[in-house]
Amino acid sequence: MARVIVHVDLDAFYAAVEQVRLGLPLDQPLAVQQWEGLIAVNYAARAKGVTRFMAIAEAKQKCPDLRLVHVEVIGGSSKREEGKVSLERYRQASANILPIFHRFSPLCEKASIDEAYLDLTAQVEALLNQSPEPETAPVYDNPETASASEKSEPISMASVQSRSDVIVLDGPLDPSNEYDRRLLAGATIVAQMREAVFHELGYTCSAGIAPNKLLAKLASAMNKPYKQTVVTPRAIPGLMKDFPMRKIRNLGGKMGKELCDTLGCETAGDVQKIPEAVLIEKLGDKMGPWVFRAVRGIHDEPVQTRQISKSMLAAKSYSLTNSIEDVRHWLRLLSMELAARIEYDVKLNKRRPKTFHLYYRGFDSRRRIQEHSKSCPVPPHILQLILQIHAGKTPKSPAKSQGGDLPPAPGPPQLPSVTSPHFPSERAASGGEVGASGRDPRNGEEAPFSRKDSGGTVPGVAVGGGGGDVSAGGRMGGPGTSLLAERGSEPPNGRRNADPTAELSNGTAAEAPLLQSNAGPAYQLEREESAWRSITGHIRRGPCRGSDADGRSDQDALPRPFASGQAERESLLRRDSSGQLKRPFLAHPGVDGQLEREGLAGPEAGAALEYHLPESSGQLERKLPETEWADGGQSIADGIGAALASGEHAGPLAEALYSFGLSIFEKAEHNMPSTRVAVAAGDFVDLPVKGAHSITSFFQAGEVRGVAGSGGADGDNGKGGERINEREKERVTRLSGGKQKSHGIARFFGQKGFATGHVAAQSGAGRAHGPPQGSAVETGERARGNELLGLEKSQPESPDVHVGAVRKTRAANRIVEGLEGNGTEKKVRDRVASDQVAQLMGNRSLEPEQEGKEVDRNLDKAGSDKTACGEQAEPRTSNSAVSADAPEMLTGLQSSVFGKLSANVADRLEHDRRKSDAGALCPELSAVDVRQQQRLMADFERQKRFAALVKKRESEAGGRGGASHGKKGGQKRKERSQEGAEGQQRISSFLKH
DNA sequence: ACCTTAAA
DNA sequence: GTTAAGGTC
Ligand SMILES: Nc1ncnc2c1ncn2[C@H]1C[C@H](O)[C@@H](COP(=O)(O)OP(=O)(O)OP(=O)(O)O)O1
Ligand SMILES: [Mn+2]
Repeated sequence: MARVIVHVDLDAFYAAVEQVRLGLPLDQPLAVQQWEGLIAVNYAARAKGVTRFMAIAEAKQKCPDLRLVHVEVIGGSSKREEGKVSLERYRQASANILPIFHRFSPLCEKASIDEAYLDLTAQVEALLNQSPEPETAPVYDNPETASASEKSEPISMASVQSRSDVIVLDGPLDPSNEYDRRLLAGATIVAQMREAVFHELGYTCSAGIAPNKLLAKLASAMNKPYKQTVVTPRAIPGLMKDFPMRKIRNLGGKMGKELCDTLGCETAGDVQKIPEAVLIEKLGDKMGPWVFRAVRGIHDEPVQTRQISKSMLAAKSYSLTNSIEDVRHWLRLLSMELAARIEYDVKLNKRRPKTFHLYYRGFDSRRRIQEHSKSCPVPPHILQLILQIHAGKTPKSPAKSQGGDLPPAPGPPQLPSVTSPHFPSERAASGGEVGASGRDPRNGEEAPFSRKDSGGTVPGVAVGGGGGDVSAGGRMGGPGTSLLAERGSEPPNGRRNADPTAELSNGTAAEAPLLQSNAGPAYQLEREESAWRSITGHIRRGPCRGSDADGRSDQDALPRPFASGQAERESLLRRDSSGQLKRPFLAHPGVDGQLEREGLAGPEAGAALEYHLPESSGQLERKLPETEWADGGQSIADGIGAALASGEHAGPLAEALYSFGLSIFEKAEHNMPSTRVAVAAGDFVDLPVKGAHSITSFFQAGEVRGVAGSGGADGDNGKGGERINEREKERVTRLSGGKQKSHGIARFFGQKGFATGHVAAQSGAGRAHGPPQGSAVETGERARGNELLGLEKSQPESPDVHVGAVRKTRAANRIVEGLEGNGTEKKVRDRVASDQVAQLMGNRSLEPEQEGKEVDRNLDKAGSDKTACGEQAEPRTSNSAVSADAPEMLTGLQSSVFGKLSANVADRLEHDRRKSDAGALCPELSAVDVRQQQRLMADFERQKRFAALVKKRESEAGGRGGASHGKKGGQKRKERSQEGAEGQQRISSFLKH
């Protein structure tokens, strides 16, 4: 059954958000600025020639009345050196749009901050099956909010085609044709939906309506702004023929370049001329078939149901520094932001992250840019904080809600002191100076997260010696928030500030029994604990008191979060009288284990908790506060100052995050120069809610597998279920803004079999659809290449070695990557950095990397501009043993020809194709003619020979720079001109087949 | 757990 | 500045 798929993309999204927020007319040229660059330009400004990434000056010159709006900056200053950008405003705006889409189809996948895919197949079907066939599509007004001005008039199916904002490729649609009728119905629904978005929120959007995601996406970009484009099956061949291959999703990067370079294809039509067998041979048995089909407009990827993100990250890049104070400053700000976002998410989505990540960009021992990430399970003391927040024990933000009995709505994250450089008034409103209260002065007279009046130390957080360790216990405080103190049954905390080393040994000793325990309700929990201990154990290794190896004394010691984490662990490991392990941080040992088991985060779990869990009923039955905000009533900037003023939102969560990040960074990097840090949270799982089931399974991840007729109870992975559960209803209620009777989703949920399928497991599962990515094959082959060439074997980095010491293969990769980057700007920057870094790193001369033959390749190669791009095929080793013949096993995507055959994948792709049965209604999408393939193959052979001849001539004529290198030249590859050589290499190896 | 690619 | 997802060890 051919589907009706829609891709919706907001027009000039950030610009539109600002336009609405500031109440500016649509014809006012406006651009959104992030530091020195423009990241969104509205259509009025585009008409004047202003483009994204254009320099401010140039934009102003082209369009003098251009209104520039800078994105929010948090951190108490609008200066780049002190503040960081926050995209929260656009996240919130995006979150306001999704519910509208959702009204039109619950099969709604958020694809980016301003894009979504919808599967309208079922809606269309339902519409067309009514008798008599209705003349209009459902309006799906928001039943609660739709005021007269917001109400949309029903659009009749008969009239859509004549609208100026509806474009039908190879139209008009023919109502006597089955699939055309579907498209017509789909187009009508979409027209209605776009109007709803505009009426309710003031944003315009464009859409593509097509049989699959690939084509829908392609179509949505064809006519903008505020237009929609319908792809009829008959238009597909013509559409793809001249369509730039690299604009197909997933082919915009290295893969596409490789395809382009290797096979000389510019358009999808070019690629169509290549037989599938050749594509498979060249690209592997995953990518080959995928590309083969994609260039024909064939694409089976299902629309997923994800509407909320699966991870959150806060990042800051800054100019080179090796001052730990600088890093602390950023880490602190980032932690505050992330904590605020997590807290918001806990309240709104009732889920929690299981993993924290720290990212940073530094340099390796050879001064090459080097990015690192470290992650760890969310530590128990943070889990505890989250559970407390979830249980409503943390004081809420200043109560604005007059909602009577209802608890206050979760507001958007209160970020640390927001300013907007271009709107001083806002800045004042945000209470910029308040930001200073929590500010980490670089001169160190005040510790991060500290307060002068801080009376005590929050157990479990930031304990250490000396001046840097004053933690924010007092200020976290607010009545009832001192987490552990609040719990009367809490073990005595006499040991909490004990000597870290002693704790370490204690902890280690006590660990053994726990590690031996096995299955049981608490098994998962123990695994988490155990993982956490191993992390902290490793963190704790090394100097931590007195004067350490770096000569740092206790005086300037940084907070030692993990030391206190150790204290926590110590208490965790206590046993009760019966010798059972005691876990004070969870009321019920089984609860968390149940949470972890998919689908079981239900009533049982909730009931088992000793603290009061939020009831699911009615909790969220209210409009999102952001809707007001979008009306201009409440902006994130308003009320921001409260965060730092009250200390509330810089709270324990932020502090714990900060401590985590800092300690890892510190341990890993000492005073290594860096240019970027980021903190992130991921692996979200449900928090227990009475009477509710998983939210993550429905809205965070996964495709809905059994869309039609899957009413059966095939809960093989335990997620979701065959019935809509309480949490789901709640979510739907919230998304739809309150009542939802016969409208929208509720109606379809009422239909048997629809949208009730279970959700596929995501974690650890292979990518079920879409193309594989090249990296792994590449990496694997490189490893193999190393082995074959007798190079040093790749070693996993031991966790606490200096992170600069990386595996040779990785390090070698970076060389190329650093140069490939985003273009010349980055290259130059790298090179500059390299000089400065040399200074910061002591200016010692570089050790020869291997056999004394290396030079600093950042410098070495920066000159050879163009060649740097697409350097995938260049072997990443300086080892002279690498001959010109060997490299295939080291060469990027091309190396995937060595990849193992995977019958599995082939089978699955075939299965998908059959299952989709696209040909039934769209012959254009049916399987490919075998005869034609044979003809193509023959043609291709001829072309190959011809191309070989041409190339031979060319190389004999002397390709520039590479003239002397023959295939067996035995020359050192790194010394050749890559461009000429690369081309040769690729083509010749290609032609061998 | 860490690294890579791709996208808006 | 973010997010998703794949792969290897
Ligand atoms: N490279 C980038 N850096 C930072 N933000 C970006 C970047 N690309 C896009 N964005 C943000 C700003 C955009 O408003 C938003 C949506 O992107 P996108 O849909 O590509 O453009 P757009 O919505 O501004 O215009 P269009 O009307 O062409 O869709 O994402
Ligand atoms: Mn857009």
